[in-house]
Amino acid sequence: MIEPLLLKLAARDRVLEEERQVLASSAGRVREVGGREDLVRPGDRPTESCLIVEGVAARYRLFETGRRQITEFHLAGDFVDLHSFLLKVMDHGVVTLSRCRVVYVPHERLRDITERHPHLTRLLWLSTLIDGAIHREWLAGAGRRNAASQMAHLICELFTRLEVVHLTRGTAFRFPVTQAELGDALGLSTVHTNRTLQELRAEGLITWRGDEIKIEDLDRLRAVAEFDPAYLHIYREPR
Amino acid sequence: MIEPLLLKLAARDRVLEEERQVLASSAGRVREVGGREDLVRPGDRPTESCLIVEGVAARYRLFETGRRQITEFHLAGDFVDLHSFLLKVMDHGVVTLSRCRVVYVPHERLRDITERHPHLTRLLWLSTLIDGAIHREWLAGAGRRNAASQMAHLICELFTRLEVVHLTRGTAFRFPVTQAELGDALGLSTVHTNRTLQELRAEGLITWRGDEIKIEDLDRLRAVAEFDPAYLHIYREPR
DNA sequence: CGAGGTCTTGAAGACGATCAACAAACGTGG
DNA sequence: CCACGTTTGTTGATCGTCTTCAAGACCTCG
Repeated sequence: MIEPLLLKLAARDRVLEEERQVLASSAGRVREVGGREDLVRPGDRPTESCLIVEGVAARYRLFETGRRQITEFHLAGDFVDLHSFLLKVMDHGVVTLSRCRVVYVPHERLRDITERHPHLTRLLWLSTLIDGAIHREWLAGAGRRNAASQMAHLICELFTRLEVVHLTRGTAFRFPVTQAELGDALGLSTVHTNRTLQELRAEGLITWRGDEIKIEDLDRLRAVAEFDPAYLHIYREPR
Repeated sequence: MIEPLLLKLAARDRVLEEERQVLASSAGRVREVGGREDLVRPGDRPTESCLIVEGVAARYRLFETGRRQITEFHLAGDFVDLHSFLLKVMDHGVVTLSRCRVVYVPHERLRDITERHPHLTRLLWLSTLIDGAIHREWLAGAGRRNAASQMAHLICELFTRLEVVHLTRGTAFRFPVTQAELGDALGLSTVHTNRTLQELRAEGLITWRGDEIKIEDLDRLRAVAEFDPAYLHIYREPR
């Protein structure tokens, strides 16, 4: 059940068999969630953290005017609200974008891990640091990239992250979001999101039909995006 | 030396005397750094983490074109590159904006803390989670707020964070950055940064002379910013 | 087959960028 | 303590990117 998480962690450091057991035995109830359902809402005080096994979700912040900014996309293996274990009160929400299978890990079990498994604790901490690095990268994009470059960057990021959990086929992958949701992530209007997508398609960089994104020219897409995967910290090293 | 850090942590949870000792004894060399000097550069592999005791610094990401995006301002008490302890290779830089006094904590000492002081580990982890929350809030602003609202939000945030470390006088505080740097943080051009500042001044919301920001109407500034301090998680609670 | 959601297109307008020039403040050396 | 050079702040004009509004095409699913 927690294999995708193990793949993610193992891409950054060795994970001992004992640690795998600890994680596996920490997993509590499993739930199948439909698309567009809240996993956690702003203001919630969860007593368990939610791990995505399958599907796509988004972390978002809502404004009074109804505008929404998605601050991160979450994929299989992402411990989406590990944060709530220490932050206690959610300052943002997490919503599923597609049907998802999620596992809940009670906060008590996470606490046990911090008390008894320092190395595993560091790995979980690391995974939240990588979320932070992703936020920084998006922030840099929002402030200093144009729409096409930002979109290209997002596609490169998704591809790289999905590779880690073995969810790519060649340079193609499934990514079930609407253009409106994509716009909420890039800080663009739906109309401009659509036009930007067309631009990338016209350039022969990608195709995007239904749920399926195919990168047609990875090198040029990376160049347009100024994509450097360093911020994802995908290298095995003692942590 | 590490009092500002203790103030920050103590605003979120009780910090035991023993834990204070551990932190204090982890502090290594102290350094006085001038303004506009790099504390860490992208690509660095630090063996110690840097804590700001006094002054202002900025976390930034550089683009090939020379553009820069500041992703967070760092104040007294901020453990600016605690991240490097687990990320290992820096994916961004940290530069001082004013003269700073900084303390270095060797990674070995941080590792010891994770091995022997679970609660203190959780507090340090928490402080990096709050950095992440700040990133999300900025990202939401960059995507969905206009320039004036973003600027107002930043001022509210700085005020709130500086209160925690006792660096405000009434609604005024020192914040030594140029408008160009401010623009790099908000994702605006220098010219537009200037005009936006004038707008806030003309509205009677703030005055900003030299290094000194004074909030003239906190309620209205908060309203313009849609500022809700929840994301800073300033409440004492067992973590 | 119809209805709601999603995608696409056009036109007008706003917000912020860029370019250029000048004023004010600051710091440094004489 | 003043003179001068450099950095920072300010203003005006023009241009481009992205938003907003509106409407129509397409698609999917009951």
